[in-house]
Amino acid sequence: MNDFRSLNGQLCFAVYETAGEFNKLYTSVLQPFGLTYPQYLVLLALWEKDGVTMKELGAKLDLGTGTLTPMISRMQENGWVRKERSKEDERRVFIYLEEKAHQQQGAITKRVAEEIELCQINAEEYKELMTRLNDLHQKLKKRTNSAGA
Amino acid sequence: MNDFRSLNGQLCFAVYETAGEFNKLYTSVLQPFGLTYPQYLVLLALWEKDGVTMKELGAKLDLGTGTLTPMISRMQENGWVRKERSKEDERRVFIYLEEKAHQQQGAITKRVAEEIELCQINAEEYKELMTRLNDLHQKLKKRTNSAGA
DNA sequence: TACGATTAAATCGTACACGATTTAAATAAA
DNA sequence: TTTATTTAAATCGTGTACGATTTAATCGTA
Repeated sequence: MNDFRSLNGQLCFAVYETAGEFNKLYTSVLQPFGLTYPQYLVLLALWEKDGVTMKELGAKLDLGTGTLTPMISRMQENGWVRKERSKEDERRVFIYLEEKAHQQQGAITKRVAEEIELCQINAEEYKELMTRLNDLHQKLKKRTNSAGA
Repeated sequence: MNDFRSLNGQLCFAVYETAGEFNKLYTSVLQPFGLTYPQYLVLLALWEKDGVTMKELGAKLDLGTGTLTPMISRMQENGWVRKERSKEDERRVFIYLEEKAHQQQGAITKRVAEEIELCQINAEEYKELMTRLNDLHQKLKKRTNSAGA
């Protein structure tokens, strides 16, 4: 029991620190492109599916408008994306990638991959960790949702 | 190779999201105590070893003074900790737990444990995930350090 | 048609988080 | 001893992140 409580502290700390470490690593790689880590995650999402609403994007990244709205505005100012209010439903705003985002996709992806490869994580390790992370993520999310109801 | 790059995106995303999920879960539990998640991590560190300098605390939590100074100030205002400038070396500031932090340790720890137990994570899963997270954390950190030199 | 409820974004206030700079104290060197 | 260097915190500017509120548009129903 006490053992279990001690583990709690260690796990939340491990996740917290690893997230911070990822943040620093990606920040150093992305800085030359004039991108932050969360902004890069937005690009990842849009490269996969372009032209989505704020709501969809927020759902994908698990971010509210309080975070997303100012972030997308900055990305628009920097020429990465474009906002377009829907004609059919003027409440909705679609986000589209700008040319710059398409042109630099290769270079950005390449630099990130190079940097990650320096860490010498093999694919097996990768997949195993991700499976367990997603598993934990699901359990945490399920609890959060049912508690909020 | 492309497989590998795709994994990169997925892993950094999984870590990002899991950290966010932890944040939300802990926030909901800690709110009634008037604590934030990072503030709780500070208490965890101080419950383990009280009376440390800002520098030591920053090293333990991997946080700079730009984050720590205002955070500790808030915790002082809320009666969790006390700052004391060292007599021997006036550059250093020691942080001590206040009575409130000692008194509420049990209640806080109990509530957190209760909430985590709802997630139904067994001890094996826990340890396995943590081992892998720490492993990744080390690799990321090593790279960051050597690159910074 | 009108009007209350719902929905999508934007806005606001608070709290991290980081790198860069500044301030002040201690230490080392000249 | 005076000065240069180093060190510990604090401060500053920018950018997330979140919950709560606000604004504006759409929808449902009488």
